[in-house]
Formats: sequence, C-alpha cells, structure tokens
Amino acid sequence: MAKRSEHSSEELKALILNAAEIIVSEEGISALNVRRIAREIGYTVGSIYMVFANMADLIMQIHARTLDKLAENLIMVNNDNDQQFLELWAMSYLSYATKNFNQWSHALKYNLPVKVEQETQTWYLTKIDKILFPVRARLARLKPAQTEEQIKYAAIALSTGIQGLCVLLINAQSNKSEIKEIEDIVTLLVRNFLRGWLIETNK
Amino acid sequence: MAKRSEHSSEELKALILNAAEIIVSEEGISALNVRRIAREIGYTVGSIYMVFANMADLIMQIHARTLDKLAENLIMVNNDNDQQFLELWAMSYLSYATKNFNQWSHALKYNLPVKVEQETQTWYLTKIDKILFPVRARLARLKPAQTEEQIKYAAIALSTGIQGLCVLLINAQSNKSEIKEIEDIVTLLVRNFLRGWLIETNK
DNA sequence: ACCTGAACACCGTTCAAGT
DNA sequence: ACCTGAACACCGTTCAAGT
Repeated sequence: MAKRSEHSSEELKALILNAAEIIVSEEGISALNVRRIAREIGYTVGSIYMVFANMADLIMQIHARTLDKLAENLIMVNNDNDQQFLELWAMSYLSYATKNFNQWSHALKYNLPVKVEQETQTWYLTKIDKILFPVRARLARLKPAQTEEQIKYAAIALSTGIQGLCVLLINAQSNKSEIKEIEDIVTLLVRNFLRGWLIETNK
Repeated sequence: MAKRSEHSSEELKALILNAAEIIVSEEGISALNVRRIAREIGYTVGSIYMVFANMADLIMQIHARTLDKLAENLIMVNNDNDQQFLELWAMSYLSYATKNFNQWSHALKYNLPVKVEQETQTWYLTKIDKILFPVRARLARLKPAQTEEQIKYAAIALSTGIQGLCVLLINAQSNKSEIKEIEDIVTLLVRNFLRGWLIETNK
C-alpha cells in the first residue's frame, strides 16, 4: 500500500497545504484535522508528520500563504493621490477579507499559538510588516514633518482599526447589512481619521 | 461518593463558572476542559452537564460575565466634555482588556460558535449594544444634525477601531512596547477620528 | 433527584513494522 | 527511504447504574 516516493517531499507538502486550505476555506478551521487531510490526499496520518512538525506548524504555513496572497492583492492598489490610495487600500483589504474570511480571520489574529518557535514569530511579523508598508509610506508622504515613530503609530492605529472593523462587519454581515454598508463604514473610519490626523497642528 | 444536593443547581452553576473563569484567566482558554473543571470543584464530569448544555454553552456564559463586568467598568467613566469622555472611555476599555486579556479577547471576538442558539445570539448582541451605548450617546450629542444611522456607523467605526487596536497592541506588548505607548496609539485613533468626524462639513 | 464514572466517538502524535 | 496504521493519551458527551 506504500507509495514509495510517488511524490517528492515538496510535492507532498504542497498537496497537504492545498487540501487543508480548501477544507478551511469551505468549512472553517474547526473542520480541519489530520485524519481528514490524510484521507483527502490519499495518504495516512503518519505521512503528514513527515513534512510538518505538528498541526500548529501546518496551520501557520496556511497563514503564511494567506498573508502572502493578501500582500499580492494589496500591491495592485495604485493611486497617485495618497488619501485616495489609502481608501482604496482599505477597500482592497476588505475585499480580500470578505472573499477569504475563513483563512484571513485566523491568519490576522496576531494571536500566535504559544507552541510556535521564535523563527516562526519572526517571519510572521515580517509578512505583516510587508502588508502594512504601503500604508506607512503614504502616511509619511502626507505628513513629512512627522518622525518615523509617529508614522508607525498612525499606521498601526489606522490599519488595525480597519482590521477590527472588517472582523466585526463581515461577521455581522449574515444578519442583513449589505456589502455596501460595510464599505461605507470602513471608508468613514479611514477618511475621518486621515482628516483629523492631517489637520492636527502640533503635538 | 455522591453529594446529594450539597449545592443547589444555581450554586453548582456558580461554582463551575468561577472555577472555569480562574482557569481561563490564569492559563488561557486552551487550558479549559470539563475534566479539569470537575476536578477543581470536586464533582465529576456528568454534573457539569446537569447545569450546562455543553462546553460551548459554558464558555458563552463566561463571556456573558465578562461583557457584564466590562460594562460595569465602563459605566464608571464620567466627564461632561464629550470628546474627553470618549478618550477616557477608550482608556477604560483598554485597561479592562489588558487586565482581563484571556477572557476579554475571546468574549469580544464577535465570532460566535455556530452551535449557539438564536436566543444566545440575541442576549450576546444586547450586551455588546449596552457596552457601546455611551459611545453612541456622546457622538449624537457632539453632532446633533446626524441621522441615527450615521451615529450608529460612527460608533461602530470608532469602537471596533479601538477594539482592533487593543487586540493587536496587547498581544504585541510582550515584545517591548510599554503600556504608555499603547495608550498613546489608542488615543491617537480616538482623537484624530473625532477631529476628522467633527470637522466634516457634509456628506 | 442528584450524581457517578465507565463507555463512546472523536482528537493529535508517535513509532515499530512493513515495503 | 518512504510510508503505514495500530497504539497512546487526550478530548467532549452520554447514560445506565448507584445512593
């Protein structure tokens, strides 16, 4: 019954991640378990532990993919007007979060399992930094007098504000609120924060 | 070995919730399980299912307590100046979230388990509404010309912005950022959003 | 009526045994 | 070397049996 190198270990890894991603995407992360993945790809549980340290590791690698895809989507946003750019960026973020809610809502928890190693922590935070870089860059251009730290704080305030909103609004969406409403509220936050932040005279 | 009514069913419920709350508070929600609770209170697992439908039910009731305590804390915030009130409210929210992170971070997920019944959904959302009511009231006073819906949107944008920030910042806190820094960023969001929102001429 | 605790169906993880 | 699958230690949940 053994498959004896039918797939390289890289191929097996990809096979597992693809299967796992589909399960999470379609049925949520609570539907994910080793036996289910094994069945789906035609291997047994032991094989999964050949290429992943454990379930936490596997899930972190799904998160890594999600963050990369989110970054790819956001890199497409382009507009010479910095304020318009930031509003479009938020819309693009919201759009990705809506379409990939099951993956995104767990990947962006900033709530790393304790088991995870230092190395994992590092690349995880690097990926998030990459996602937020355009926000920092545009804010810096809008207010060149600010220190790097002040820009960083504004970027954190704005981006996590957007994120908090997305979590809440997409969850509540099932009730009756329309996509349009959600977009309006996110825009409300971005626009008003920016207006307030730009008008700010000193301090 | 049976205890034969040593405690009323209400007392037993309280016993279980208190024990569970301590476990979650000290070791996080992943350390919570029926056998552990049973051991802690000197009963067996079966007894827990006498007063709770299942684990999801029990956890929701911990959340209910957390939301109630948060509301109690926030009701203490008082200031005649609406802008100052909202900044103080955010600080009070942050303070509670920091001190009770393990409970708070799960209670405010807006991410109700699917198992939960309609009735539970209802009181859960009612409790959150109660927490956010002062924010809506002050925003309405600051800008009386706004429709109720516009006020609601602004309250959602602001409060979930605060919440998103709290989750991220408290999680990141272990790195090196100080409590003071976190307070500054939350204040940055509240102050600038309000400034922008108040200056807004039309639309 | 209250409570027990064995039993069941699930998990994640390991590792001796197969090819 | 690659892969299996039984085995282990854990879960949540149930329910016949005890007092």
